[in-house]
Amino acid sequence: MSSAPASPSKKRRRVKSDVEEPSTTTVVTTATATAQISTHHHSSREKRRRVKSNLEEPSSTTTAVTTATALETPAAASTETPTAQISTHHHTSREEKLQAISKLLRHWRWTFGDLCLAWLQRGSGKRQALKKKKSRDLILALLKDEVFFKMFEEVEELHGTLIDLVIRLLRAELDDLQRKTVLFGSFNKEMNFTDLDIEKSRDSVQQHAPLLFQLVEGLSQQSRLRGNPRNRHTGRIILIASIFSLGRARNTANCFARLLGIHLQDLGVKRSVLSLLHGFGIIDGYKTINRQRAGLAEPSNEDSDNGSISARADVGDGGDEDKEPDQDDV
DNA sequence: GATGTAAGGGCACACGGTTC
DNA sequence: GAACCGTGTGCCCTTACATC
Repeated sequence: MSSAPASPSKKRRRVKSDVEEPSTTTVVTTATATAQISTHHHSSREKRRRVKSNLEEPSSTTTAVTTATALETPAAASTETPTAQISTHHHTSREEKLQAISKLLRHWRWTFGDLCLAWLQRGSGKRQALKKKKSRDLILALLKDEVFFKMFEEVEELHGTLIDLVIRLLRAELDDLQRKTVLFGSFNKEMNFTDLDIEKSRDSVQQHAPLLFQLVEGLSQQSRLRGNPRNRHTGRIILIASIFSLGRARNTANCFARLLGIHLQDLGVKRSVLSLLHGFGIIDGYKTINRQRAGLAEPSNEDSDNGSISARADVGDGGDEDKEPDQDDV
């Protein structure tokens, strides 16, 4: 095997040494593999299929041979192709590399999307992890580009897909919040609304639902910032998280809503107001609150007999849920 | 998917305060 | 004092949810 042409791996190493940037190396390798295709006038789909099949077998010697042959095809050899330009110039600037790649794409009648697709497909098959990494790098790089970012605003087809993604992430966060915090879980009759620590609850939302937190903070940011905002409405995120949670799981994520409802009724808020707030999804229904209060009246006597247990207002991690109520948490 | 439970909705009735 | 209005409560049925 020593007389065989340079193996693909050696060839890749050599190309890499010629072109310093890894991404450009990939382009050159891809470009080399596709040079032969452009000479055979296949359809675009066929081209990509063949490119993919070539790229998926980087270790086969045939690939190396055909690649080398491709560079010697009449079409490629007739004029100096952009491929040759890249591989023969040892020290090219970034701009020159981009121009050479641009020439290549025009030469093959490829779009930038075709190039990206071929680049991503190099990681398919046995190398899904690589493909994921490439996809992530590509998306992150594109999102940093202002023009591309603006495209997200303009292309309506993208909005629904992005919203679906955000909803999935937010629902997962709400699920996390429900499982790992007391305040956003099922109602705990040992808790009292007046003992809630708003700041601590807010931190808890930030910890377990960072995307929701970021979303609410971003959307509710003052339209005209003048120095430090005077009123930060720290409880806003708690109420919004509670509304979402109650909508998701009214039986098992109703703690805050019910505490608030009971508290408002204790303050003398009338049925019509409670019903109105219930209509907005802020608190439980009037009847539910009444039932709960009736239920609370009986056990509260038992509690007083057993020694008063202070209300739990900690909304910390789920690990705290098993511990005995601690007054320090209030 | 079946099942038990809790919550919600609709309705009716009683009670108290206000208005005419 | 009658009529009206708002509130509180109870009953029954349906629906939604959690659990197995």
